[in-house]
Amino acid sequence: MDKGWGLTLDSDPGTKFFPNKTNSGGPFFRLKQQRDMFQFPVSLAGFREDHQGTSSSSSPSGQEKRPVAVDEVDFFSDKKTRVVVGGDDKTGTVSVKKETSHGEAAPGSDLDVNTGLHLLTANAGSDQSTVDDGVSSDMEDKRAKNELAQLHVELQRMNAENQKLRDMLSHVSNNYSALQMHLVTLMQQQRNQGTESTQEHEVRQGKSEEKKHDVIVPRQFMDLGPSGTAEADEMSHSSSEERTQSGSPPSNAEIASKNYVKSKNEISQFDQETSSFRDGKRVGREESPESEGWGPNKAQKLNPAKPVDQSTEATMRKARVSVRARSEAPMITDGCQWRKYGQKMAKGNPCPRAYYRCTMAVGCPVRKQVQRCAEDRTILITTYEGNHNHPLPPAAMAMASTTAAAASMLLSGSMPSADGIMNQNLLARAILPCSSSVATISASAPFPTVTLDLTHSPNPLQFQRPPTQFQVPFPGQPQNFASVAAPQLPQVIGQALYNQSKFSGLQLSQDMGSAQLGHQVPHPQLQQPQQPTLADTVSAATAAITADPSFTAALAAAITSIIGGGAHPNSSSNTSNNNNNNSNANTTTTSRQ
DNA sequence: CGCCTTTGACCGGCGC
DNA sequence: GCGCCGGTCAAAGGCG
Repeated sequence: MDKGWGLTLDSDPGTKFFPNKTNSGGPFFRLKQQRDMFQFPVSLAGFREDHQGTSSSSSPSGQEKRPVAVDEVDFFSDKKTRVVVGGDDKTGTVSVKKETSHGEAAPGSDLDVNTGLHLLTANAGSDQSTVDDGVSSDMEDKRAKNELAQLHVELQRMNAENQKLRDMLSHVSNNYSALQMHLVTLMQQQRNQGTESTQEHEVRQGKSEEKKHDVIVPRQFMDLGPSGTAEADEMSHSSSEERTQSGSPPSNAEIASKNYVKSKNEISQFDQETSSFRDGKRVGREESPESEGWGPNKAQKLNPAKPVDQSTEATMRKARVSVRARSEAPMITDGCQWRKYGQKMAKGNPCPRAYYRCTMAVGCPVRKQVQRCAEDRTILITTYEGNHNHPLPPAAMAMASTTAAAASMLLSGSMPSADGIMNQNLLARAILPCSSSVATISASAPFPTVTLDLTHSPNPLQFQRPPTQFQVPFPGQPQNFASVAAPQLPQVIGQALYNQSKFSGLQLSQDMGSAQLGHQVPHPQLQQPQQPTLADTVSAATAAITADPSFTAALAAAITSIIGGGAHPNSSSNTSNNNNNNSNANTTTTSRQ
């Protein structure tokens, strides 16, 4: 489909994808944005149905034709113009028309986008042939050819229009980035005003130190934790590397993004300096990774110098991100190297639970549990815990950033302040009213857990968990943590889910529109760094998918990457503070801390 | 030989 | 205090 986002879905389950190689034989998700494009193969185990409306009929998976879901996609944050996408199952044509904010069709804005499925000819021909029954096959052929020619013309016109939309989107995204940067500056100023003078001094000190770190420490992966700064920074770095290969020049958005990342770093450093919290997250800046994390747990307990860090680290460690994905493989490949260190029979599940730890670096605290769902054993539940303390390959970046972001989101609500409660509420409020039951925040488990459910379509009626578990703020989290991270992560997830919705060609909740119109606020601290450029998106998503034959897991990774791809259709006005609810996932929140 | 998986033992938290 | 349970450790064995 070539909506404004230029997302083309082809499917061919089981196709392998290798980086820097062209796999012409395999089906890819083809994401076109502006002038960039990346593609990756997927297996449509859990999403097949979702893509039917927009994916190619040439899919070998034998998808049945069905009416294309009519989506309403708000591409533009200013709400003055929106693009309504409709579908025709027979023609394979997606009609796109721009509307004004009053719902009136913009003059001369109607257009049709040919999906390239060329379904019209076959279907119409067959239908008519059954009716006419050999009256004039030549006539039918001519008619079909004429229609085909017309479709080609339409296709060209639509491509041109699509390009225009992309350009507009690019422009809007750039403006959005600039606004985000401005907002960050304002927020930082506001925050500085609210802190004590000593803290301000520390802030300045931290800024200079941060700059030093930027020079001294070249890589810091997975420090998304409360800030996501380092990751963004890293993504920026990696994107540069990728770009070097691709040879594409940095876009304006990318430059803005980098600038933003810089300011983001400053804010992050602010947090670090205003409290000693998060040392556990700054592993990349520590000389000895072994002193951090889990294995290092014991060593950490023996370290009396970081009482706050211990509790924080413990909390961080307990935060979990669970990914539910359909996969026949015993374990989804997420780009990291894992070593199995245990297996237990968990209560209530006949399937054993396997315990893995990351072996990409000595002392890496990241662990994951893999277990099949008791109800549906085709569903693989992978629960991640902890943050990597080492550089990650591109293949692992996406998934790692996903889990880190989700974990941070969880922890962002882990403080007793009013902000924390508000953030929890906002988080849930942002997600619950939306349609896709993809993300669940639950602490009914021993640890607060974010569940990314990639096993079913975002059906508005589907709720993974009853809302009765909703909302209990987690205690014991530093204020500044939430003040920065809390606004970010819900949006990250929300963005991810929102993009996933587009990704799957699924309907978008109308609540999204309301969120865009009023409640949603950009949270540049995280979002901005995550929109490094499309090249970054491409590299991360491609890498993740490269390493992940399971589509669902790859999708999760890609979603995260796409979040920052500079395309924020629902990123809109900077009208308020700390109201971040542009998510479209179902969220329930409980706590047992 | 190194790395990995397997698997029983062990530990700590929690509820009764 | 005891048992249950989740999680981890570490010895043993397998594999390349």
